[in-house]
Amino acid sequence: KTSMQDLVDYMNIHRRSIYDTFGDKQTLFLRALQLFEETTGKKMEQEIKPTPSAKLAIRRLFEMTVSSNEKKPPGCLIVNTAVELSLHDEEVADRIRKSFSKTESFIYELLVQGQRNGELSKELDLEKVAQFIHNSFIGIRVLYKTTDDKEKLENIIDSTLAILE
Amino acid sequence: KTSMQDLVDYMNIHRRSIYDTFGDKQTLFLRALQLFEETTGKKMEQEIKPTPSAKLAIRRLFEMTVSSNEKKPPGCLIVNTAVELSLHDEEVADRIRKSFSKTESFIYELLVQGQRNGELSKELDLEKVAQFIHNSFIGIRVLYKTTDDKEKLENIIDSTLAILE
DNA sequence: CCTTTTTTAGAATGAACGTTCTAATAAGGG
DNA sequence: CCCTTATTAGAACGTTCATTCTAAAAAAGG
Repeated sequence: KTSMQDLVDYMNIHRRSIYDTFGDKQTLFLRALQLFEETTGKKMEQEIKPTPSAKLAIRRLFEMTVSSNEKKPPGCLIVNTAVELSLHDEEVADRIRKSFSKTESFIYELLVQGQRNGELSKELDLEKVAQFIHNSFIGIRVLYKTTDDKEKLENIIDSTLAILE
Repeated sequence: KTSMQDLVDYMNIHRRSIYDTFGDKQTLFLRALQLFEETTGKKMEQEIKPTPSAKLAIRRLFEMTVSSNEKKPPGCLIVNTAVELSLHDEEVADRIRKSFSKTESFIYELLVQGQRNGELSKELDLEKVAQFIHNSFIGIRVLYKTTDDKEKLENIIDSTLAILE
């Protein structure tokens, strides 16, 4: 629902420059999606990965995503795109699958670290746990768009992490 | 991404009849959303509610939603609408919040039944558990649109239900 | 069978949109 | 300072879309 005119108004740049730089709207969107992936990827590496506790790291991952920010609308471009476009555009669907896979792997690595340092039980099947946590992570990014009930969101995070006990 | 022409072609009915019946496209969409809610609501009452085991009932609820059907595209109109429209249309957002609330309550009732008949521990905070399961339920409806990995989906269902142990 | 209502037919309208075009202006590099 | 490249300006083009219109055909009901 963002028209080229919307972009021209918001970016303070001429329509022609956008076309010269990106070619067309679809390509511009793909580049925006890529930028979003890179930006959130860096945030995850820099702000989450160094966290010593796996549980705390995952909690921070969730909280970073559902933290209100006056400047930004609630929700996540990856999840939005998964829902809106993945059935209609195979190129986009492929990017989304890769992005989901990357996030699930990131969670998996956090869990491995936690298991190595004794925080997590050796009994846990980390691949399955990572899939499960990732699914909760997708859910909360949708739910966050419809509610600002912080207590509910915190509880969902708590309950999700409870699988690690 | 469904044009009026798409609807005319698919419904085998004249454009004018649609406008005479529904007024405009927005109203038609709201009626479709309502029909979807009613249909899934009935299915839940008839096919899920009578299940004697709470765990099995919840499992069936999930499986019903992620079961592949040649005729229908994967995904759920409620979740799609939550993502695509709830930030842009307050009337729709309100309907979605009510629908989410109804589903969460349905899960809660299943849990209460399970606790009553001794299947579930009295220690469980059912309100919180219902919120958590509902969030997983939202997540899996998104994930299902991007993957047909049945094993992964089954594992997520198993892991979600594990909170009841 | 006749009248009223419903449905169909397909064109017309007007707005929104993505994209391109002609010109003019500014920036940058040697 | 000159020449090439980038940027801006805003109109123009062609398409798609939701919606409406005139007119005809079909259905319904007493």
